[in-house]
Amino acid sequence: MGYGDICHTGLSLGLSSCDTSNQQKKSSSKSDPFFPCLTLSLSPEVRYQAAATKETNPYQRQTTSLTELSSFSNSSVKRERDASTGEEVEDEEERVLSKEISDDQDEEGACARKKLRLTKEQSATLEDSFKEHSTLNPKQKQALANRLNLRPRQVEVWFQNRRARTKLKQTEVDCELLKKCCETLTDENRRLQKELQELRAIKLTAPVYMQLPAATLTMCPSCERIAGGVGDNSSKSPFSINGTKSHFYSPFTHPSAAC
DNA sequence: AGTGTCAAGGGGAGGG
DNA sequence: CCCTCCCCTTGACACT
Repeated sequence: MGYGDICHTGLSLGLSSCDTSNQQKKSSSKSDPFFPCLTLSLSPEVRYQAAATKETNPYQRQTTSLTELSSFSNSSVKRERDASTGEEVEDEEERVLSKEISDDQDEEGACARKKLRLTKEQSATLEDSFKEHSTLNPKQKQALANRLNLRPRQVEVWFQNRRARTKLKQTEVDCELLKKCCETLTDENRRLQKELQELRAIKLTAPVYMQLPAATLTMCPSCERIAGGVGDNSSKSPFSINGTKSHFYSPFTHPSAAC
């Protein structure tokens, strides 16, 4: 695998002035709005590919079965209660009850905020729906809410949170790719530094070559693009080191070390 | 007690 | 102006 293969991840890394609306509104007390910040994102085509190849997406792997699904959203609740009682039906009823209590409180404007846990079936249905489309139009939302005995607002919130989780996962994946790319570049840099040292050593131990005109140093044996002064045959180059690919050429005519 | 997860609150941005 | 989205945050709960 070549350097280009590893590093062609489609990631784009850039500087911005943190002028996005949300960053500005929320971070005004935390950071200077003019302070530059790094933005990390996939290029559009890579995002499309990621969407098209769902098997490679950690989120999608997470949602390939009901079992995995439950572990995604409310497995901890189920695990605990299954272990203690083994009564899943009771568990479901209890959770539905808690939902209804929550609904009642909402309607009455009660201030106590009870934790609502969606049932396994509700989560599964929502996940299925999310797989089909990550956003809902009002009709779909209402239908889903009716089907799951939830309020449309709850369905909406679930989708919002779900999108946020997906985005977080994607960011983690992007981060890993960037780390790998960075490691590759570091290795490449190390290799080139080593090669440079070797060439400098050769230069010192073979002073006769230093007498050659500078033009003789502009040939790149690996790509054989250019020949100057002495000859075009790279195999005869005095700078070839045991057949290794040396890039002994002017950086001004060949700025890229990888040719 | 500390931590992670998740439903929900709140507020700004943008589109119709 | 309303609706929806995104982002950040909060609070409840489960787990270690």
